[in-house]
Amino acid sequence: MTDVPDWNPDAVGVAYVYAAMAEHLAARIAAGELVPGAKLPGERELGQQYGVALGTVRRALDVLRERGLVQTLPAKGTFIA
Amino acid sequence: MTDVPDWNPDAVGVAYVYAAMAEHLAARIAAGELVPGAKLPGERELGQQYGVALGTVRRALDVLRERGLVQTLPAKGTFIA
DNA sequence: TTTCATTTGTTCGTATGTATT
DNA sequence: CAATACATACGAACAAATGAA
Repeated sequence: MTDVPDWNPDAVGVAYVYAAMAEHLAARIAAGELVPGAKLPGERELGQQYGVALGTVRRALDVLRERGLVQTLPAKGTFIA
Repeated sequence: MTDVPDWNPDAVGVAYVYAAMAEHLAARIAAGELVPGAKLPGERELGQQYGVALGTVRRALDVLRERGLVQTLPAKGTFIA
């Protein structure tokens, strides 16, 4: 099991930034880098780290939430499921 | 005074979606379904309800704004005038 | 109780790219 | 070529909830 490659929104074949971001986070979860119960950085902080806007972060998290990979609690944060 | 017919962007004689949407909203206001002071759903939510894109919603609202039927406040919403 | 910082939630404003007519 | 329409994306501001001081 290797580490998840660094984030690169310009990778070939990437259709949308939010989808690529969701995949990247999903890979980090699958790789065990992000463990159940762990709290992700805030949405705006995540946006800084990934170099994307708030709306894009939220879309990516929407995807992960639908997959049951994360859970978001208002005013608390988003946690690995 | 009957209710405003359901929204149908495919109606005969409709030139443009944004114009038809503006007419539909104007009819709802005229019918009293939307009363002065009432807040419309957000632009994106309106887009969902009408099955149109954000740009189309904004064009429709532009028409109503020019007619003085609605007023839009940044980061607040659009309200019936 | 009040205040404050943190975080998610919501909304308008704007820009870009693609497809269609 | 121009206008319409769609989807994505970034930015900015405001609002509400939570918890700690």
